Amino acid sequence: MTTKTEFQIEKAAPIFKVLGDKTRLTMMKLIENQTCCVCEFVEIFQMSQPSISQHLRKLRDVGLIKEERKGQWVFYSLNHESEWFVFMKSILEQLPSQEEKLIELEKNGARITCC
Amino acid sequence: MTTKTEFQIEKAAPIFKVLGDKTRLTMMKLIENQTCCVCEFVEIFQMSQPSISQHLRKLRDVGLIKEERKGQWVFYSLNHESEWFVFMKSILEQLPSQEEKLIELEKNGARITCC
DNA sequence: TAAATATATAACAATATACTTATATGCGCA
DNA sequence: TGCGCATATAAGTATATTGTTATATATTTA
Repeated sequence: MTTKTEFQIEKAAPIFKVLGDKTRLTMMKLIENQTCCVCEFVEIFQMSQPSISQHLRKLRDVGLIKEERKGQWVFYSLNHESEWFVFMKSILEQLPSQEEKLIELEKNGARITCC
Repeated sequence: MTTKTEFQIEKAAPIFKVLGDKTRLTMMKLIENQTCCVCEFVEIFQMSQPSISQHLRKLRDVGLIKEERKGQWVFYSLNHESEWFVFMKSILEQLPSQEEKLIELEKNGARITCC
């Protein structure tokens, strides 16, 4: 008998659905090994702040990420408690690093505002 | 140096998108180890034939499945040539078998019409 | 060749998604 | 308390998605 995890299709489909967006998938990769705050995402994706918030909400609604408020800022990170965490990590491992986006931010000094 | 496969995010997101639908994800699981024809899907999902064809087209458009005509019927199966094949198999392994849907069909004699 | 069957495509309607702008909320600090 | 900044939510709009029905195409068989 294996200890293979088994997901219900009804539950798995919505997970794939939220991952099926370039912005959200990139967000997941960005927080693979660190936390990011909303203002960083806004800078990185050059997208309005509400749009970023809405993407983050979708990821949070299915439990893939969690938020942590630090003063004015809200930091997002992978939710290690999610039943999808191990599965998620195995997917993220197969995606190219997005570090350069954060490095670019630091160069522009945009990361210093909140971190 | 590992032989880890790496997917571009721009290419990966559309794959997740097509998998982010209960019907299509179930279709993928159904053809994990066998081929199915359109009329079988119509019976299984109790959905109109055009709707089934459109779902299959989306899976085919991203290269996840391939079709093979046998007489009047068109059979669909996993596309082993897809760069996503190994990845796809690892996902399907984690989903529960949908065999009972095919067994149900046979019981009803609905599978005999084309197979 | 014509009829019957299986599948694909077209056209359309209902709903969902992903942005936008405007506004509300939450926190830190003068 | 009131202002400024960060974030969330609301409302609206354009577009995408998913189903439907009608129709076209392809194949088999009489």
